[in-house]
Amino acid sequence: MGMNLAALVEVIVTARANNLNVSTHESMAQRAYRLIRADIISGARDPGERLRIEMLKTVYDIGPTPLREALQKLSTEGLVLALEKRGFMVSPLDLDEFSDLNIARIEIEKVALARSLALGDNQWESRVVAATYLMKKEDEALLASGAGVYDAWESANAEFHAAMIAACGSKWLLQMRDQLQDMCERYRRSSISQSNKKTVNGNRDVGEEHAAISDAVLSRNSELACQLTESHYMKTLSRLGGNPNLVGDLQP
Amino acid sequence: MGMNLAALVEVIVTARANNLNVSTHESMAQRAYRLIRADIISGARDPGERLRIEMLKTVYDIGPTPLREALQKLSTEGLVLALEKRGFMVSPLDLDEFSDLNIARIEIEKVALARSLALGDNQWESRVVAATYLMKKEDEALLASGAGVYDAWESANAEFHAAMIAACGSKWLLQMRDQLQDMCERYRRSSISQSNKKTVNGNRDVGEEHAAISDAVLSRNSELACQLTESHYMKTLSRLGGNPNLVGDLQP
DNA sequence: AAATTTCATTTTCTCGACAATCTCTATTTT
DNA sequence: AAAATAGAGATTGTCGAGAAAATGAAATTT
Repeated sequence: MGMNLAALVEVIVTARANNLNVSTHESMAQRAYRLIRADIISGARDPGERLRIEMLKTVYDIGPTPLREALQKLSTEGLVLALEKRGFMVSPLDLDEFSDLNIARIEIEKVALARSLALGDNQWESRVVAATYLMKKEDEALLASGAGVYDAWESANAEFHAAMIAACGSKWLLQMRDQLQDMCERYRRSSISQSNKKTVNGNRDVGEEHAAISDAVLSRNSELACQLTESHYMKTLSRLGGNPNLVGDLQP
Repeated sequence: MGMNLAALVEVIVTARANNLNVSTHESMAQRAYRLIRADIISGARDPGERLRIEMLKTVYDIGPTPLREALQKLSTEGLVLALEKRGFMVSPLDLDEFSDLNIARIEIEKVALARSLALGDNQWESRVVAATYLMKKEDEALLASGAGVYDAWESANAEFHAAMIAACGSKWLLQMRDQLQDMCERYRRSSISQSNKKTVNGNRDVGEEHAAISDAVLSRNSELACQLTESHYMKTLSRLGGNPNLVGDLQP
């Protein structure tokens, strides 16, 4: 290998750091990408906001070159808009765009779900059971508190939906879904900051919805699982004022 | 508007240039992105090849900063791999990866096709008819010549498949599909340069396949159109030695 | 007065330079 | 002889500077 001891230790340290999603020697460009991305998705940066290099330089304490690299990556994803000779801006929010995104997100999720139900093994089932258990606890906590959404609920929710489709057999299908999910997330967050947190979930019993989805998934009822997942996501869309007609089932 | 005459002329010139997909004042970063991307997809750059900045600088006559921006964008797409403190390389080709990509590509294409058939109007139908007409001519020319694939055939083929799903109603669904398509294209091209051009299409009558797809689409037979499209793409996969078991229909 | 032009300021995009890190070969050690 | 080390050379990732272009406000023309 031609690898000395110091290098080996480095490999081990880095491997452990990667497990925690915190690279020890993260490049400035990576760092800029991660931070700006999080700020855009969380809503800390407003849609339509110009992203001037000088401003970003002082805020993140990162030079112009890595900042530009990060912004270019984000523009490929669609979170940032590159404006030929006019710099970058946070992509504006647009309800038609949201409907469009949701169509893609829901359709891809349904495909992945159907595949996952057809291909999933026992280990996958156990992940689903674990995620369902945690989700139930968090849904109950949410209902009991009557307050806004906790970080713990967010991550349980993310894992819940990720677990269902994990066995779909295509890394790329999951990646496409994740990308669209992140874009949608930004719309969801913006609606939370606008509206009163207590009314975020309206009259929905999200716990009920999650339980139904989990049951359908574990009983391998593909048709039902897809339908429930679709309406689950659709409720978010219509709450934000999107046009549900563009999405719904095509063969009634 | 505060816009002088020179600026107005500029706008008009730029608008016309955009129609031709050749921006007049394309930035170096954009240029680098476009050129390197084309070279990777066409196979002009080998999979696994290291992309050293100094080398790229001399080849494309572009400075290091725009080159790095382009490589970062390409790494987001998956065509390039970024190797923490070790620069960039062209993503290696891997048959399992190709199967994975194909699953995603075919599943998304089927979803888009079903939506397109359900939503398409007369104008869409006319686009399908036009694309089918051109495709037939090119397929016949291909069969008659017995030679390799022409650029004209390539673009007719691209438009043929694009037309079918154009009415799916989601820009994002189409974009996801395009991205996966480009990734798959690299695999297809690499197989052409390896094998004899005359045997590229094996015993397939691609013209027949295209005609059948077009018929199913125009008669709005969603089930059949999806099935034909799937097997159409699957034939490419199996010709390249991919594992077809990973893809096929899940409910036999 | 409204529209156009001018011009100073701001901002983007690109380049060359440099420190930190990696790579590869030759040498030393076990 | 095989493995570890050391060091020269090459490469990456980052910064600051500067040319080119956009922006916005004041001056000019219609």
